[in-house]
Amino acid sequence: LKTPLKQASTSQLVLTERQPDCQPLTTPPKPKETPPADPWTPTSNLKMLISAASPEIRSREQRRQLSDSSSEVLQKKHCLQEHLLGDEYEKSQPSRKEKSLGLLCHKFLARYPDYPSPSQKSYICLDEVTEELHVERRRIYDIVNVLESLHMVSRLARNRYVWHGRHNLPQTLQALKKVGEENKYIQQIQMIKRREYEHEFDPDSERNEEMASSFGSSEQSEMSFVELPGVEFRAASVNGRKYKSLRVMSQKFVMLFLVSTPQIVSLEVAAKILIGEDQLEDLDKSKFKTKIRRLYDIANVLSSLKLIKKVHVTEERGRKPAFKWTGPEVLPNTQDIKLEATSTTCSPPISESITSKEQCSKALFPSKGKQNFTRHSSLIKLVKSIENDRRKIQSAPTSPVKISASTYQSLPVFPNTIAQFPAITKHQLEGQSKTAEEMQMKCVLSSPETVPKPEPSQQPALSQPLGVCPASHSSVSPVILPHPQSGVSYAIYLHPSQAHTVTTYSPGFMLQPLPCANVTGIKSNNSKILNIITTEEGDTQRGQDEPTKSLAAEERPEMKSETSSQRCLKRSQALPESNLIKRRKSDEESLDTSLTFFPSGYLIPLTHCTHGNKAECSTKEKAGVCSLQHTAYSSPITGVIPMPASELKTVNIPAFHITPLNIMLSPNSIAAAPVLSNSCLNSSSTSSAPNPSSSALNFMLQHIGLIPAGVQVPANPPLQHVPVSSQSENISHSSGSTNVQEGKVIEFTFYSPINESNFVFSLQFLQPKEPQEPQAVTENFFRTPGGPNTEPALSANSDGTQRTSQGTLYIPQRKLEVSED
DNA sequence: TCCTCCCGCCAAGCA
DNA sequence: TGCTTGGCGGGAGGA
Repeated sequence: LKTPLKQASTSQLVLTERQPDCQPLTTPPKPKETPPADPWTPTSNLKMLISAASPEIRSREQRRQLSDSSSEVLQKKHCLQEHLLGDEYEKSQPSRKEKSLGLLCHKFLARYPDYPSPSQKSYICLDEVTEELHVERRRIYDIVNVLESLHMVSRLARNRYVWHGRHNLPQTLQALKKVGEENKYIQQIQMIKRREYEHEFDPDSERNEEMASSFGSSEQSEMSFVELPGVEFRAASVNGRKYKSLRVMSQKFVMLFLVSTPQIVSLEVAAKILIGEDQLEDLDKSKFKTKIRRLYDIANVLSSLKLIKKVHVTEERGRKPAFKWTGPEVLPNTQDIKLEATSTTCSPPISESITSKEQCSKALFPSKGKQNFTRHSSLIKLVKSIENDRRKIQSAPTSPVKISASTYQSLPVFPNTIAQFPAITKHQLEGQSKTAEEMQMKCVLSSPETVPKPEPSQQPALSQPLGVCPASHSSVSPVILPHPQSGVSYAIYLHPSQAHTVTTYSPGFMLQPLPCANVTGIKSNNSKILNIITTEEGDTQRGQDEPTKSLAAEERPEMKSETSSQRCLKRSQALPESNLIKRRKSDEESLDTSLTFFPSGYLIPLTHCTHGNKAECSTKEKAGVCSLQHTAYSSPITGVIPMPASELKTVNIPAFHITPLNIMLSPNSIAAAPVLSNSCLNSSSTSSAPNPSSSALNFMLQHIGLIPAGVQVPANPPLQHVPVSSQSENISHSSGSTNVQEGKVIEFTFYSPINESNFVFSLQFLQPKEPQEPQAVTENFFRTPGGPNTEPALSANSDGTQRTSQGTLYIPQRKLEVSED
């Protein structure tokens, strides 16, 4: 039954149509003594927004409201109810969507600037807001509480808040991430998933104690609100309720996103974690439901803030609501760890801190991980090896080779590839039979800027997005501008059917490096668990947010910055899904034809191994992945890697661009992970390499700008130390394998004049069939001596990642579908 | 049928 | 004591 309040709110249109006998009805008056009415229609919503934005209109409205007597209004209401039939009256009510918290939050946010000037503090008076937005006070509290959790507002006094906007957001997110890591939410998530799974097969499983102990560490966090220095927290209720508040829940919810990889959190898991450990055993259904309700409330606000986005994750047990983090990537604070990179900082606010190797490896190989995970002996060796390497690298002098300024000057601007994108993706999706050269031609044709301009007079457009920039005079002279904001490079593993990658220029929108190799993987002694939630979508779908309906919200700078990439990705997503599915089917028929599922990408941080054992790495490597040596402190990968999926499975590209160019990977395509990149290769470094398709290689190299268009790097016969400039940069390669199909690495060494150090760029070709048998993989790497029901001796890392004996994280395919709403 | 989440009761706590 | 704040869960709209 509707409340009187709801009955009072009626569409103006309906009023005029249905009440010929009543007084002329214009805008229904809203006297002060009556409760505020809900918005009626989208038109009135818009009107309200305008009203909120314009004090003049607002005051006019208020004057008009005051002039109307309350008796008149009551009469009209009565009249309305008399004249409207029940159904019609129902229809006249605003739909739930029009009253949603998300929409309300949009309106609320539209009132205040994202980045208010520090000199002009915006104050929020709840009374004003409730009146102007025609909403119950209660709803505003919901919004304000979530905003408070992000320190976007803070309570000043009764009824009064201060608007901080997004100024504090970077620090807040960073703090939340840190706390989230400390609370070991990753482990909790893994545990919950595992528990779910085990319950499915063994309801009497005795994992409960383990579970409880796992949650024990988060007990304290249950009672804390993460505060920022300088942002005073004055909750109305200082104790008790404060800790149950939506604020804390909201923070924890955000933490879950920030610590997990991919950054998708299902409501169910979030609710369980938020309920806390002590409730898990007798998980009250009503409590669970309540939590879910609150999460929806929080999620609505976070969605309005464009921090998360709703998705659905399809598992074996059905479709589950989940949310994906679409906010800024948060890098761990690195105050404690200094990078020796000579990089300069050029980063968006959120990325000011640089990912540290230590943190990266700490996350990869936590020294005090949960007891629930047992490290396999091979991993222990690996950890030691890595640590040794790190020591060596940190003490090793670097000897960068200088590059002439002219090389700089001839750096062409990385093309805006938006125009190329449809052609590329379409091509890749539809015509796998077509060659890479053809695709390249398309790119070149559609984007003339891709052709390097050799004029020495051309100035480096450093302020512009620069990709990997070929030098002018040399046939192959890739010079990579450093992007020093992070210390990681990426391994991007393309699934055979997922090579429809795209790129776009989108300032400010970046695929940020993950702070550590957080690959969501699920340790299991049963391969079936591999089908449990995971998502490879991750960052690749960022920017797909549906355009906000709020005009005011559209004006937010961050959203502007996303638009091009959004468009880009939308186009990619607009491609017939059936194509994907068809290909997937052919790829994975052997797995399970009853389900449509997308494989996870392969998120493989490449650990550094020494020169000496690199070949060893190659030969030893079993999963078609080899750990590599890297020198770079790199940035998010950028550029396009539109290779034929059948040929290239893995690309490991340390990227050093200042450019905000993104690698925009279509859904399901890849995952990215940072590389522990410490070593400093000399320019003669080589690595085993297969004999890949030169077309694919050249296309890729050209497309990402490593070599100028038209220049071909010979790949058959095997690449030979291709000089990359007149200086000592080169692309080095050695053929070490006779088996082209085996996953091997082509490694290129570049000198970055800005970083004054060498970088390695490597391509890795994976065995096509290898990752397609999750069961086999699981058995292979995680078989336990004690049989299927025992704890695997080789376990996941704390973050759920799994490792092969070669230090390569390997994430088996999982059945998965992540769909956007 | 289940997901989503609006709605408002009512208690805690503050002024 | 009245008001503010916000936890909470019923139940309805929507998919």
